[in-house]
Amino acid sequence: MTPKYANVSERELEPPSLAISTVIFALRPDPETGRLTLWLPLVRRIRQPYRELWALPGGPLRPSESLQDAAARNLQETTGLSPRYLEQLYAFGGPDRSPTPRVVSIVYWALVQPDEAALARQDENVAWFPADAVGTLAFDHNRIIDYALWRLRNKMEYGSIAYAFLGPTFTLAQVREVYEAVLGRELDPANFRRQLQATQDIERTDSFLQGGRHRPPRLYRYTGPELQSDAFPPA
Amino acid sequence: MTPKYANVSERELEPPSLAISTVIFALRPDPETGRLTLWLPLVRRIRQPYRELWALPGGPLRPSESLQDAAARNLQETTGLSPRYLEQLYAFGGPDRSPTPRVVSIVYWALVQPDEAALARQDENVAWFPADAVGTLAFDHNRIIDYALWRLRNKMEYGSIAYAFLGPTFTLAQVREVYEAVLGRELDPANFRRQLQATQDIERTDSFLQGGRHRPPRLYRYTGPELQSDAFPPA
DNA sequence: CCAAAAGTGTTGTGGATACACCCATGC
DNA sequence: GCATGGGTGTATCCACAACACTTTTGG
Repeated sequence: MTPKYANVSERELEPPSLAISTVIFALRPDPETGRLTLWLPLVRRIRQPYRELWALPGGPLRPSESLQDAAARNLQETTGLSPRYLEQLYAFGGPDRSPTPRVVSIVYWALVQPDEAALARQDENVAWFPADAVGTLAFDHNRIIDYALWRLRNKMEYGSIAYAFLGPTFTLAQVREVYEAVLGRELDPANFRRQLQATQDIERTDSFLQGGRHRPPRLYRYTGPELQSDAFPPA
Repeated sequence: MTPKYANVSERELEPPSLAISTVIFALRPDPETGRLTLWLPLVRRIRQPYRELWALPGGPLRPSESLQDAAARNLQETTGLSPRYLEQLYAFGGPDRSPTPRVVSIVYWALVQPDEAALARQDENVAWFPADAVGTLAFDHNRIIDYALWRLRNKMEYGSIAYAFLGPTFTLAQVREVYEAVLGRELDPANFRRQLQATQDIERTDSFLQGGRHRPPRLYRYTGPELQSDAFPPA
């Protein structure tokens, strides 16, 4: 299907092709330290260029599918999951991103909560990596992930995306763990609690989390604006 | 050159085409009130769809030209100006943005200082409009401009983009006027001055602006990081 | 009773706002 | 002198960090 080019001048006659890629973040405990860390799934390339290297999940845009829908489909196809949060990251289009035909990639980033089924999807060609140890990837994908991490941390300090990593109810300490894992530094529990309570984004429930070997913490529920972030920012 | 389609199903077989558009902002005094306001240049469409309507300047991406270069070229071709600031805004690609063949637009936004030559370029097919009164534009361009305005105001409250609207030297009051025009509200001169001086972005010169009918204000010079904002954010 | 985490109180500090006041120029 | 904007001083408020302290559970 894809034409092959004998040389550069032929290549330059073709219009650039368009692809959608997605950086998918999830939180999982580190198997060694047990601490919560950021992970992301990558797929192994099965054709040239960069064959055998790991890369971001992605593919072409289908007719009559929006950019966002294409990103959600990437996510579904590689992890089986639905995004809890999905937002456009950047369009990468330098003429030298890829050898042979030029590709412009519109990249999205997503937050998910993986379940066992999703993690089990690991196989020869799909695997989860700690976000700070992905090795050398195909194309400019290392750079893209760095940028996505930067955006994630940035949004974290403002918005309410943290809840996209959590279930329907959670303790304040769990929210704090999410922040600590993403930002990579510890936060004062007392002050953090007050900051959260100052926002109108959460609501206390009457339940408590049992089973710890200490005082059971109260559970909260997210009640702020929709996280799904469809369409685009002006919110 | 562009193929014509007899019906929708034919259209859907074609891959989406790619275009670059640019929202160009400049500050000019309002001809009525004399107050500084935001303006932007638009071009009249000379072919279908939306023929005769005003639209953002744009066009296809050329081979071996980066996305950013294409945006700078748009700007140059429609205004004759070079950007003082240029940044990617968003990629718009809904399947219904345009009747007939689908177009994915990667949109940039720019800040410039227009000179007489640039403003003179007004003709049948290029004209400057106040940013809050552009009328009904082609495609989804009204929405795009709203988003660009939102981003501009956002960046304004942080970064040092304000200087992109100003010449090599300026008074603190001029900087304040820029902020007031963009944000649409008045700022306390005393506090604003201190905020600016607290940053390391400006440096006092030994010159004063003469000719006012009051005490001559001191001139300052921008010395902060490069504004041009090449490549992309991680800064 | 003790350990450990949940949760509350208190204090100090830096930045931002509001606003009173003085300075230097043109007329 | 007086009007006008340039420029300085200062009191107040508020968000936030630091950290001591109390509470409630499991063992």
